[in-house]
Amino acid sequence: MPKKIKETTKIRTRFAPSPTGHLHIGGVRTALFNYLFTKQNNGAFVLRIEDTDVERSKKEYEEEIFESLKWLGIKWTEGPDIGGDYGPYRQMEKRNIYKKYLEQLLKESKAYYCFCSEEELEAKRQDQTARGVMPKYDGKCLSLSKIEIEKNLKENKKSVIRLRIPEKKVVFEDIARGRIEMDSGLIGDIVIAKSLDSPLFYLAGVIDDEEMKITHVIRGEEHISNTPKQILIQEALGFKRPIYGHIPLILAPDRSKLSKRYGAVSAMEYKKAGYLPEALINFLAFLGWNPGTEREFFSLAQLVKEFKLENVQKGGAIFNQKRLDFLNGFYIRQKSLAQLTELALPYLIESKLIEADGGKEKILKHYDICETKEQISFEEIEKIVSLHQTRLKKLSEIPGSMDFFFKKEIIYPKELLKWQEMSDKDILESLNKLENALSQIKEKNWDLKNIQNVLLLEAEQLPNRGYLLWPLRVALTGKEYSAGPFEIAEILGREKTLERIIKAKQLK
RNA sequence: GCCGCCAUCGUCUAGUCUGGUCUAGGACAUCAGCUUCUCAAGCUGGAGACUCGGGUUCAAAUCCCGAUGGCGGCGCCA
Repeated sequence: MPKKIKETTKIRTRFAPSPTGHLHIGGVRTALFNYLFTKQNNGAFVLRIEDTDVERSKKEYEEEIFESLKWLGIKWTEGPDIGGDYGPYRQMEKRNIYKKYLEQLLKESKAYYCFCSEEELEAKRQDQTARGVMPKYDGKCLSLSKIEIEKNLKENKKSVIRLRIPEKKVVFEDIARGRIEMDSGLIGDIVIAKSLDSPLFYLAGVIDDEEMKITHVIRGEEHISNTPKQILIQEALGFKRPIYGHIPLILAPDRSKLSKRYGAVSAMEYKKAGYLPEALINFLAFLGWNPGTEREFFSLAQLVKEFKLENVQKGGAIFNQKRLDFLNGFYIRQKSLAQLTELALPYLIESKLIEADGGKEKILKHYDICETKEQISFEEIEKIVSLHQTRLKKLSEIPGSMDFFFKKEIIYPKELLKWQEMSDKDILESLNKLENALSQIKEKNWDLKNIQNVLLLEAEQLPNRGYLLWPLRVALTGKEYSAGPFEIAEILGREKTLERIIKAKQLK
C-alpha cells in the first residue's frame, strides 16, 4: 500500500526541446533547472524530443541535444535513446495517439475543422490589429454544417483542426511567480492540428505530459501566455493539470532576447571555445537564482542540494560573458595539473603544435617551420601548462599562449625587446650579458635556482631588473605578456634559451 | 495595438512575504595600491543602485494605487 502512494506522488518532469536548431544556452538552463528540481526530489526526468515540425526538425540537432546535456552532466532518466515506460519519446513516433485524442475532440464537438485560407486569416488579423484588438479567430467555420464539412473533406480542401475555446477566466498557480490569470475570451479558437496525423505543439505537448504522467512543467517565461491555452486543451480532454513553473529568460546585453548576434549561443559552441562544464553550470544556475548566502561556487551536486525553484528571480537576466570568463578561470585553477594538461592536449593537437602518435607516451613536438620533429612527454607538457594555469580564462587560449615552447622559430618585432627607455645599444648589452651569464651554467646544472641566481646577480647591477629580464622574456617568448623568464628558460633548456638570445641579437 | 509578466550598483543578485537592525550586503566588471621584468593569480582599498509620482504609517527598498520603462505572447513554429 505505501508503495503505491509513493509511486503516484513521485515527481516527474520533462525537458522537451525541438530539434530545429542548436541547443540554445537558454534551453540548457531550462534543462538544468528541471534536472536540479527533479533530482533533489528523487523524481524522474524525461527527455522528450518535440519533432512535430517535420520541415525544420533534423536528426543532427537531436544528436546535439544529447551531446550537450551529457557534456554538462545533466542526466535524464527516460528518453528516446534510453527508453522508459512512457515512450515513445519522440513525438513523431506516436502520431496514432494524438490522432485518437483528436478524433475524440471532434466527436464531442470540442474541436472542429476549419477551411479558412491563410490569406483570409491574415487579412482578418491585420484588420483586427489595426482596430486595436488582440487578433483572434472569428469562428467562421464553426457554423459549417456536417454535410458541408464532409463535402470539403472529400474534396480534399485544405483544412486545420481548431479547438473551441470557452469564454472564462483561466487561473493557474505558478511555483516561481504565484497566481497568474488570463481571460480566455481574448484567445479565440486555436489551431491544434494541421490534420489528424499532424498535431501541433500545444496539443502534442499536452497529450504527452498527460501520458508521461508529468507532474511539473518547468519551462521558459515565453510560455506563460501559452499556458492558458494548454490548460484549456487539458480541460477539453479531461486531463489532470500539472504544476507550472516559469523561469525568466536569458537576455542579450541590450535586454533583447539572446541571439546569435551576440556571439555563441549554443552549448556546443561554448564547449569549443574552451569553457568547462562546471563553469557553465555554475554560471547558468546563478542567472536567476542564488542560494541567499554569499557563497558563489557550486558544483552540480551541490546545486542539487541547495537549489530552490521558489527562489528563482522573476525578471530576465542578462548574459554576462565577463562573469562566465571569471568562473571559467576559477575552475581552470581548480583543476589538477594532470587534468588540465589532458584538457589542453586536444587544443595543442588541433593547432598543430603537437601530434599525437599512439598515446600519451609518444607525443611528438612538431615544428611548424623545420621538418624536424622531436619527442615531448606528457610530463614536459604538464610543466608548460603549469605556467599558464593562473593565466587562462578559456582552454582555447592554450595554443596562443604557449606556442613558443613548441615552435622552432618565434617571430616578433625587434622593438618589443625594448624595456622603458633602453637604446638599441642597451638592448644588445643586456643580451650579451644574458648570453655570457647563462652559458656559464652547465647543462647538468640547468635548473630554476641556478638560472635565477646567475641572472639576478647580473640584473642587480642595472638601473632595474627589467633592463635584463624584459629582453630575456621577449627573446624567449616573442610576446608582450607571458609567464616569468626563469621558469620559461628552465623548461626551454639551455640550448634553446641561448639560441633564442643569439637570434634576438641578430634581429634587424 | 491588445493581453500577460517584470522592475535594487554597468551586470548577476541579497534584503521585499513578516515595514525599523539598510548611512542597502556580496560577486563580476572597473579604478587605485601592494606584489612585480610584463601579463595573470593573490591581497587591500575606492567609486557605484532602491525607475518616478502619490498615498498608508511615528517609520517604506519593503505595504497600496498610478505612471513610466523593459521583456514575452498574440502562427497552419516550438
